[in-house]
Amino acid sequence: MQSSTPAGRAGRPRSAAADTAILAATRAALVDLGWSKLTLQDVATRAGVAKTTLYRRWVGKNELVVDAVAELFDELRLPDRGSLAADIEGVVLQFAAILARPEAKSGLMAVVAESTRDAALRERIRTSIVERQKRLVLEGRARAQARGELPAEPDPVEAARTADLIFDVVAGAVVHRTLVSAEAADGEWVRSFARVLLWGLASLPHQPGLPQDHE
Amino acid sequence: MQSSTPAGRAGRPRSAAADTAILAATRAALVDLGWSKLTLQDVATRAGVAKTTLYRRWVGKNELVVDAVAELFDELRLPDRGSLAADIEGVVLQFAAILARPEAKSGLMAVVAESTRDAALRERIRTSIVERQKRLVLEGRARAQARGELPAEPDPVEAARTADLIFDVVAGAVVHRTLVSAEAADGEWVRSFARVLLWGLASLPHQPGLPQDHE
Amino acid sequence: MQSSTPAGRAGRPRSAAADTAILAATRAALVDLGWSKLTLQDVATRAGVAKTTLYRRWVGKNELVVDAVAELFDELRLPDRGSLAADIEGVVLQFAAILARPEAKSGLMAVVAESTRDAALRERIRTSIVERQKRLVLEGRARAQARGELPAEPDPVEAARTADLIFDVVAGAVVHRTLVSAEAADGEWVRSFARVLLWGLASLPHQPGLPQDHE
Amino acid sequence: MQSSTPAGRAGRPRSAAADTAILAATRAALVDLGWSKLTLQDVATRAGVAKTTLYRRWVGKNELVVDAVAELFDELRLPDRGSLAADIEGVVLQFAAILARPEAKSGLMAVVAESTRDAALRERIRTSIVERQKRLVLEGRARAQARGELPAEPDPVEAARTADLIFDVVAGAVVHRTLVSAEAADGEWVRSFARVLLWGLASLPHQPGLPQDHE
DNA sequence: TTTTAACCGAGACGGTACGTCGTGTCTTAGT
DNA sequence: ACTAAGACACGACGTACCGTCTCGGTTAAAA
Repeated sequence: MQSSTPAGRAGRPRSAAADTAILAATRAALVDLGWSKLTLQDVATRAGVAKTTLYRRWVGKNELVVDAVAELFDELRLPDRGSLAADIEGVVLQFAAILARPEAKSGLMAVVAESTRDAALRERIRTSIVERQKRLVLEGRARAQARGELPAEPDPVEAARTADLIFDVVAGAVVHRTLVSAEAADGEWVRSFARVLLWGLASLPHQPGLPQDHE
Repeated sequence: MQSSTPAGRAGRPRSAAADTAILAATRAALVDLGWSKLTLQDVATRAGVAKTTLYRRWVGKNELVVDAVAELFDELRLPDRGSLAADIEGVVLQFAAILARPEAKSGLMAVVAESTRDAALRERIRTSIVERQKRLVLEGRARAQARGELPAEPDPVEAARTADLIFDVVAGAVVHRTLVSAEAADGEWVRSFARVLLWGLASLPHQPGLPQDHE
Repeated sequence: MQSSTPAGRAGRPRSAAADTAILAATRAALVDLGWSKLTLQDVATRAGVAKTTLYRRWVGKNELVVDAVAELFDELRLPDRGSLAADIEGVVLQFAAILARPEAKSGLMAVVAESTRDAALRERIRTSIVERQKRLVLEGRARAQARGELPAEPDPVEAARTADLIFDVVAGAVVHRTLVSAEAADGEWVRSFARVLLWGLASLPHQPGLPQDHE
Repeated sequence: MQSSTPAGRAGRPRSAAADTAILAATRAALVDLGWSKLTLQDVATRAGVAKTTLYRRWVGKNELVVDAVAELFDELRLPDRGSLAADIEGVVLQFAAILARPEAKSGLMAVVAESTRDAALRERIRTSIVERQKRLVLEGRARAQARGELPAEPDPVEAARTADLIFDVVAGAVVHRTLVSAEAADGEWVRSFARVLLWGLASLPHQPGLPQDHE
């Protein structure tokens, strides 16, 4: 999380249970109140902890919420569904399911907004949330290349750039659909999105009622 | 905006100049302070206006910032650059340029985050910002269809759904690149993005050093 | 009151009815809200008049309330009850009855408090309220001297000083009883007070159950 | 004052020095600004304290000023000057000296005016200010009875009633002279007042130029 | 065992912004 | 020239939250 019994080890150690309780309380408060009405005193009370304990472990509301929201993305997995298209649809649906939860909705964009003026927060978001998600893109591409669905990348620099692009397209689309357009990224939407991602715009209008074998 | 001399015309009319000054002051404050440090008193002072005048015209900080940021998107145009690919690159670059400005960065995601718990704010964002942008997608598609680059849409419902999808992909990618990944959506990125959008993932690694004639 | 069609007489004349309505509305507002909650907008609304009209005729809340309260003391009279003792009791009872009304209670001490830092207001209170009351003291003394109950005053300076003293003792006792001690200045209290005033402290404990022929 | 570490003693204790500083700052603000211009923020700043600290200890401006003014009356004493007349003159002069101070002038009548619509405030004034003063009346009478200047009171109910009356006459006269008539209660006035109080109106005009041996 | 040092709860503290309200001025249109 | 209506600049209100601090009291590793 953030500490780890720094150097001197005398004295009473920090309660490990408190961390868990605090992060859970933060998510609960996000659900009930949303980002802007959430207060650290309220989180502390919900967690059965003093406000001081919160400040001893996190520098502020932003950092706390990043950690609380980051845990939501721990459950993201990339099970092998047999094809690149199916893998994409699977992971996008998972991502959409997480973003549909109010604690993610409320918290995620708020800390991103804050991070535009706070480099440390930006870095924390990158390591706690973004990188964790980006690994799935790399993993999915490797799997597709192993299957022969995608050609190998000769240039590693270009490969990284491409992975970043794909990540922004995938994550951005789901986030925008869910938060800005404020509509559900359901199965139908995900299938259409995966088609565009794989084959481009031209592929779109051709098979509106195409029979689907998954979901 | 929000008012317009409701019905009765008695009393001193609202100053039209104040609206302009307030929205400009809001953007200036966003640049200097960012969303979370922005105070309505500061905005009022910058605009040479009393705080009460702000509250008479906007219900709160969120609504004010939506209007202030929405004006930034007024300059979005879709000049005809001859091909769908060039049109996409052009408009995406414009969108990226706006999002690169600190007043947009600070304000946009913050109000989106707030809107997850406020239906009225969500609606305001939709009409003031989202719909304004979405029109460009419809316009670009119509132009591409006229050129023969895209087939006609037989089903209007499906056509709307598709436009929504494209909009979320385009806007989402730029927003995510700019705000979450926190990197510039520059010419190179935009070209790569447009290629994926048009022809899909498979098109990506084939022409890494393809000569480019625009930007 | 304060104006009177100054010199130029062109244009629409001021409504005389408005003055009456405003002062009555002020007293009503004093009863309902008290001094500190009273607002000029509320008074204007009660009087069916615009706030501007109020400011055109009075400089502020203090002056308005002085005038509104002053009218309450117009009803003070000094009917000849045959003896100095009876006259005193009669006028004190009248004064107590006025001070018992909530519009006087709320307003009077408030403007006095304000007047400690505002010479113009002090002067307005003196002419509108204090002098009006003090005349009764002079009148009562003259009558008592005519009856032979009090000796004539040889020195006019000393006579004025004495009248002021008596006035402060009488008015002060009733005001303090009513507002500070917050108890009613009823018949029994007034009789005891009159006895002290006429014959001094020593007269007090002797006839507690003395038969009374008036009130 | 008002608190006293209620029951549980957890948490940081309230600063005792703050109370003193706040009351002194309140009196200073009364001197500089008067009641109506006095703001709690200004008092807080003068006391080097946050506005919240004020609200934690007093419910409002009225209560704060009552406590600040009440302390002024702590210095009232009743030194034995040998005769009832001298005792009265002495204590009245002290009372007048306090009322002559601008912090008392500004604050006292204002809170009395407010108290006409606030029973809790009335009670606070009674216990903090009125009762403290009334004790001097009882003490002075007991001393005069011991000297044989006044007869003993057989009926305790009547004795209390009489003390109240004397108190209202004395305090009321000084208050009215100082605040309403807005003139100084100086030595000459006090001597005349004491004569009336002791021997009644009839005693007044007889010795206009009587030689005085005190003041 | 006894230190002993860091932990913990509670809650007061100095600050700052909030959104509301009242004041006194002004700018309209209407009488 | 007056009026009613209401917008305006200003500034105080009382509340809420922030992040810090100061207490009394606990807890576990080090001495």
